[in-house]
Amino acid sequence: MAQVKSRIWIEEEGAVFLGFGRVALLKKVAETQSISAAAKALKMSYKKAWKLINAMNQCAAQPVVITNTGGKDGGGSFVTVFGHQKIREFEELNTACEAFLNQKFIELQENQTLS
Amino acid sequence: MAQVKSRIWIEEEGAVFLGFGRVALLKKVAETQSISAAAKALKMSYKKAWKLINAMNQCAAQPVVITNTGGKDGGGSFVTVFGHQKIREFEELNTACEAFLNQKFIELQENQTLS
DNA sequence: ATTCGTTATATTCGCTAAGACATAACGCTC
DNA sequence: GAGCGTTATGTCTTAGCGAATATAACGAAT
Repeated sequence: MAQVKSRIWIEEEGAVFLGFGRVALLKKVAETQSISAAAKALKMSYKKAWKLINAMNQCAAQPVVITNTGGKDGGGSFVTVFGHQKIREFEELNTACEAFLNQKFIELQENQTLS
Repeated sequence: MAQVKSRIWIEEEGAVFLGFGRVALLKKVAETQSISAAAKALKMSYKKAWKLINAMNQCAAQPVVITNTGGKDGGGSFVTVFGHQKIREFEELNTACEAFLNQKFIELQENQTLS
């Protein structure tokens, strides 16, 4: 059975801002309040997670994650309101895209069998 | 300025059948009537081109490219009617997807400034 | 001041995927 | 049958990316 797949991402000034992995990471950070915990949960290295978050913070108008280093539990991180907004935006766009594609794909195949 | 980007591809039984590079390759093969010429034009190795075409032929119900080895000019290849159909199908799906995404993205940003 | 867990960052290592290279087969032409 | 250009396929090397490792900084708590 044939099916369409897709990947979408959002660019800011030509640089990747949000993509699949990044959104998943953001959500885990929001959940765990920690970059290292999120990285562990997603089975990626802390460094990779940090790089991704840093890249996002760099190219967005406002930071999506704010970090606190040192302190009570060694620090921690949280997703900003702006970040949460972007997550929602991305997911809405993505689900809409997938629905659209599946619909369009079915239409195409129907037209084909008619011809 | 922010913008959405996307990549779509079509799978057959879980294996990638058509994607961006593959469609570009198919079009070049149709144009040049040769795998090696198409590969050269797209600056990829003959082997890579051959592998891609082989993969497409394997997972599709019908072959998308038919090859002739040996003969007058050493052989050659051409894209089948089925192949041309799939190219059109993919491109239609892709342009529709891009248009949809851009539209949806603009809507999202408008809603955001209102809130 | 020492300990602790986290953020922050450089460096080294290993593996895989891509490319380069090599070779064979094929069949028409001459 | 020799030559040619293309398809077909194996091997070997290389380059780039991610993982692992190492280390520093930070600041609250005790």
